[in-house]
Amino acid sequence: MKNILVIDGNSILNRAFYGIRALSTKDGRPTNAIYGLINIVMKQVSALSPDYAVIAFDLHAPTFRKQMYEGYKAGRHETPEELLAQFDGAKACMSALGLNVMTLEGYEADDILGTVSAFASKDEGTHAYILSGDRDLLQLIDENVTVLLATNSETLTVNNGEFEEKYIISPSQFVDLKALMGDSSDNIPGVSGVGEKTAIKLIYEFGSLDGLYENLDSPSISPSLRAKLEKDKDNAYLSQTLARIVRNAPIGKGLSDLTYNGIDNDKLYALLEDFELYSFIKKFGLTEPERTCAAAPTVELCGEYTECDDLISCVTDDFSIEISDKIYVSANGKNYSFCGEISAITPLFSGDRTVTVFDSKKLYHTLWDNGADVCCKVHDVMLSAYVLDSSNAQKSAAHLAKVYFGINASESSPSTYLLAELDRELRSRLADTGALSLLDEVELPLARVLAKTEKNGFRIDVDAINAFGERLRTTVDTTEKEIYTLAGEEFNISSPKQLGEILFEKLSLPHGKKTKSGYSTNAEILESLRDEHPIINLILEYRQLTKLISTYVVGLTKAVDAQGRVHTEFKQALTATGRLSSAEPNLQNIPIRTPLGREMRGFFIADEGCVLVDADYSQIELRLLAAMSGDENMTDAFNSGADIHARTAAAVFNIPEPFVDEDLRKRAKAVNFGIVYGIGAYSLSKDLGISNAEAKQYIQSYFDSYPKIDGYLRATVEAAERDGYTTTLFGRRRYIPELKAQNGMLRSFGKRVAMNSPIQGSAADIMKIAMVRVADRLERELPDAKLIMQVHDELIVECKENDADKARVILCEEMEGAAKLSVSLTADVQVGKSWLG
DNA sequence: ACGCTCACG
DNA sequence: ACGTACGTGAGCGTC
Repeated sequence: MKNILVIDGNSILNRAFYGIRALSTKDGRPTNAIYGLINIVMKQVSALSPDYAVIAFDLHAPTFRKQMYEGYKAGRHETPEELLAQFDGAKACMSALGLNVMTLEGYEADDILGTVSAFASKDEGTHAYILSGDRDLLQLIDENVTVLLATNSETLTVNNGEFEEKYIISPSQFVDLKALMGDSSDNIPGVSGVGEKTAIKLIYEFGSLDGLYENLDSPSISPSLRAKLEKDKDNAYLSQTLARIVRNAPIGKGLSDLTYNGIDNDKLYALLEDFELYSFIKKFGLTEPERTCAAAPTVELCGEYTECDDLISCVTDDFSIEISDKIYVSANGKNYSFCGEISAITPLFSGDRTVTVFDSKKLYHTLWDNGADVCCKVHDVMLSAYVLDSSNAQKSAAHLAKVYFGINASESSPSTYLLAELDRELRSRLADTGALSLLDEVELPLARVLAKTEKNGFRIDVDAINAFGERLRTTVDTTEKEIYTLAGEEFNISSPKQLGEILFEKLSLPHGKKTKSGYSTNAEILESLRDEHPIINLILEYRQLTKLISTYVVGLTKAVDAQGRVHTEFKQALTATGRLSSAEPNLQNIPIRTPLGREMRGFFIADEGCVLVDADYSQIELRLLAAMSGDENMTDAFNSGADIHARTAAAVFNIPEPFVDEDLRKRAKAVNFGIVYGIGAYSLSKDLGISNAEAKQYIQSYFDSYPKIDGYLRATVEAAERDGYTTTLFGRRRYIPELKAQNGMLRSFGKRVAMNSPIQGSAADIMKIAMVRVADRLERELPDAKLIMQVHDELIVECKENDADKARVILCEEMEGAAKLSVSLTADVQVGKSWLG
């Protein structure tokens, strides 16, 4: 028996559209219906393994007569813009999934379904499965035709037996039933005064519409019913015609033309990438399409690709290279694809030439892993684009080509030949913005430093972490039991939903604001409930312990290599401000703020005979604020070595500094932070637990104490509103489109970002400068010492115990000397066997 | 995939 | 009237 799957495209797409929450691509194209359609269709394809597969669509979606979704109001419905926009994409995806997409002028999708399923009705060896959400399709059911009826929650399989069980009559009588009862949603009039119950009874008794009208004088029909039937006889027969699905539409195809073709990897990959439905790529096991020149016909610059055995003799001058599955080289105006081993081309990276790449850090790793080194000059298009505009983060070369050249370079074609062009263009723009030296003297050499830092890794004491983990687990177990006892039942404490129900419904604790999906149960809310119920403390403890176990104990031990070291990956072109980010594992968020969490740092250790030298900038962001605003008061405070938070407290609260207590200092510190983040009275008041008016007072007082800061912040925001971007001291740009938003909240966000970005970004620039200089000096003066970590304002070097003092000096000098400003920079250095000290 | 929560600077 | 501190990444639950 062969299977044929016949799908009602409009019906299923509709259900998907209303059943799946709004999804869209980054550029705002809706995709939820496409997503749902693929899910529903592929579920059936896997279940049935069809030999033939068809999906039919109405040609005129906006006006289609039949309404597929129960929620629609008949006659008033218009297909929403967001759904209309998904039809073409849906059809393309269906085709790429291997289904035959069919439409027919003058006919509805139903008629195509009827016609195609008729192939099965006439052929004993074939069974058709019709997938639709529309009950009208049930009339097509027979021994060889089953309807898979998609409802809101499940897909019902309806065949002959089940239909008769439910409706008493047979599927073929369904049309006659409709002829009598009509269907308002389809504008089928029927016989007025006859509903479902009466209609079923009549069709059951007389077998058909014809049979009924031939026996109108039957005693079982009451006089009043007889009158109604006589009056609307024409309507009944018209309704019968309207309700009957065509089974011989001129589709011009036979069964053999409708073979299920299976998934077209390349087509589907491209579509899913375009619609950003990445989960399917994994689900269907798709692979990135082969990179062939033929795939990039839209790019003029594309030359002939030649296999090249002796690349070295081809490449005489500057070149660009892309190393992925294959190796692509562009040089001397020609493009080559190279099939040999990487080791064969490592000699290319030497001499006077410049090699242009996308992601140079990857190049360093690749060559080092092959026992070679990069000895020539390197240009990196990824870094150039990022320095020019930090929103170019995580973008592909093809994407940049589109942005800067308007070229539609296929994502799946080699872009080597474009790298050199992009490099020229981006460097020229960077020269205009004054950020070329940030690229050449900081980011490019930093890529090498980061590659080395990643390779070095950080040694961890796995046994000690595991012992720590065991300790935590024991505590969690008892905590968990106590929570269950206090709650009076077992539940998933890690589920905010379940926890919220226990706390705020079962235990009736006062709840704060609600989130979209329920009660807010974050630490801040729970803290405020500490005294309300003993369960609260236990839950806070549970949260802390499970966080430590899953993220740090489990997460870190999973990432450790055979030498007992973990190697983070630094993302150099990711953050909006210019900072690095650390991932897999993230070593920039190892606990420190609580005593228990802080113990984790004790497991980050130095190698035998070595120590860790840890240096961190003191208040670098506030110092930058002082320097950039030119405020003399704050500058003097820093340059005279004052305790800035105490000094701020004295000024803001108008008290002599010696009388500032811890509480006032804490408040002043919060104000200092607030200023750096782009101050808002509301947030400050919330942070300090004071009134909005008081917070305003604090801020005013602050601006009075440091008179140039207000003006600086205002000027920064104004410039950003005018130019569309902010700039760091070294020329790094962050564009802030939010400043032009209609939405006031978004605009306020834009303003805070405009105030914060130059400060955070300049601090990031300075740290990067320091890293390059520290790495440089270590290489010359302490070749055994290793830079192993950066945490935004902190650097960690691992070196021989005897070298600790030299390392201390190098770190201190290079960090403090990384920028010459009106405000001095200071770095505090500590030496120890572990990150704890 | 997304929201919530929480770890860091 | 409304509701935000700036910048990140990971794990978990939920859909």
